[in-house]
Amino acid sequence: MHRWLENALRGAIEGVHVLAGQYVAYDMSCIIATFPDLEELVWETYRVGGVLCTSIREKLLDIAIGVFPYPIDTTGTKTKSFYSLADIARVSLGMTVSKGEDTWRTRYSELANVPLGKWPQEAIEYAIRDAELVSLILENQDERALGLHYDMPTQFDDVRADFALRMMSVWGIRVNTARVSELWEDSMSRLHEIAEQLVADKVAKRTKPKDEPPPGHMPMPAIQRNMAAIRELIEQTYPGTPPQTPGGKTSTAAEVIEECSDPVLIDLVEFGKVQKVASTYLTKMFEPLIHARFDAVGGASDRTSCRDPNLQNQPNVAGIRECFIPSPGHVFVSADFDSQEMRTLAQCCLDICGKSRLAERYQADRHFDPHLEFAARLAGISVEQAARLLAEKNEDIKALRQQSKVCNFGFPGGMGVDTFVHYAKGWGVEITPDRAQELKNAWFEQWPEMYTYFRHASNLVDFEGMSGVMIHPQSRFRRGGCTYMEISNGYFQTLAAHASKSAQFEVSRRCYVEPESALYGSRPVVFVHDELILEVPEFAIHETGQELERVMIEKMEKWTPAIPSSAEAKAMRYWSKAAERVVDAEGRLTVWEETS
DNA sequence: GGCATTGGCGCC
DNA sequence: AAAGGGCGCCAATGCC
Repeated sequence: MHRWLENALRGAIEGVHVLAGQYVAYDMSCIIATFPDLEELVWETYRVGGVLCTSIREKLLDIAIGVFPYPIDTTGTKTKSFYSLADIARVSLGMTVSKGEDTWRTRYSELANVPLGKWPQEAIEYAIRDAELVSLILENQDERALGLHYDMPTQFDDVRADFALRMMSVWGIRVNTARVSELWEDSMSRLHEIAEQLVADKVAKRTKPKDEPPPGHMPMPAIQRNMAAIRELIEQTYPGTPPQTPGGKTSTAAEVIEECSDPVLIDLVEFGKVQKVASTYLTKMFEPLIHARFDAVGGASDRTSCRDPNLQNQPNVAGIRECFIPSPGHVFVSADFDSQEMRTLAQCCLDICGKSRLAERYQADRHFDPHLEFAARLAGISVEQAARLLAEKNEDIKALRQQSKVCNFGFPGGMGVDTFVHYAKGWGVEITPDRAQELKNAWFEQWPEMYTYFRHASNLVDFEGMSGVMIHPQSRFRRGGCTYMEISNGYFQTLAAHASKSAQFEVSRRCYVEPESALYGSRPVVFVHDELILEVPEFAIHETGQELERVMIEKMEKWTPAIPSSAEAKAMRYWSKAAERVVDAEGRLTVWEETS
């Protein structure tokens, strides 16, 4: 087995063949677990592009024609597919394949020490059929790709990311469970207090408990909200007519409720917030080592996703992130791309419009701050003056920079003025619709290329009727069935996704199998779109941080060749959004310590 | 009781 | 002409 695998890997590295499978990252991680001496060969096979994954290819094809994640099967029915081998066989080949637990799929460990000659016939047949299916699907995918004139150019990058993310998942991330317990108990006492009040106020009733509490801990109060009563209360106390949901019902969003200033409703909002944190996040954190699962092609934009639990949407407040800790003897070193989507937008504008002021500004200064530059325009002062005021912590320029930032985040996606007012509120920026219009006008003057950018997006949609096809100028990644806004967003979001994934793979590769690298021996533990967190031996913080920045920038600039990039490393003893970059007197990266 | 949808909210 | 997008997960609710 070992010899056969070694030859298979070497053959793929030499280009004699490629290795293909359904979710190959799983198989490859198992190979490494079983034969650690093959690890270098596995990484090298990925590096040279010797691996194909039917699941990823299927997603890319579905994205290209705009049906992801609900493909149309061979009978013409729109189905929800999870891109398992059985799903793909059913949807694309029209074959019925059982994937239940009654099959051998998950039972081969029973045969670990059984010689092949003594394997049950069904176990052998299942394995052979599995390989045959992969082969049939590959062929079918090639035919469909040919029909689209689309060779899935990002598939190797996606497959590499899939593997690196799988390795991250296997490694896991550690949790300070004592701290989780404290947070849980605090939350539960508060929830019980509010629950009692809500029941007395008749906006909720007691129900039977649903889930077992974590062992040795207080249970979650078992109540059910009376949404009809709550909507009625909102309608009575909201100043004016309360906003409605698309379904036509009165919105019960926290933002709406806060306008009511009714004590019962305020309790309800607090209950909701505490309950959300406890049930969504804390319940998953009683394990000392968590293996969240990442999906390399989680969305139609080629972004990743994460689940069980989702480490990509951990709350910034409430001390949740702070429960994640490195292995003993290690610290976290994290780095994120500076204004990643502004830079990918600049590259896209250059590619699509031919000219971009945003691009020119980045080309003039790698550390260009697009938010400050636009704030200076809004203030009617020079950028130098604005920078000086900001350094002096001038409140006016800080507020304008915040407004500017919201513009730069919202408007590139095609956001309208009314939505912008609402969106800005979420960023703590209160503005009138008139001011929003003023900002939007000024924003177009700031980045004049955006007129052309939006016209291009609009043309793509109009020519096709209701939906358009986005073909990325840098990657040739194709996404069909797009609305105007999906295209406006898609260009820069997708390019950022490509860049982050490439960086994530290369950083991981060096961590695992590149002894010459300062990253060697460190382990990636979290990936959050534009941010990478590693656990690093405490003595190696500075060198690791430096190389992490270098590799991220180098990989990013492969996707934004006309735009310089920037990434900054920080070191911390636990995951925290509050952490800052700290350097000692010699300019060496050191651990941030909280000073409260 | 199980399943799917809606509304809402956490993050980038 | 005008139009934020991308996720995962939870509670409530509607449907079978």
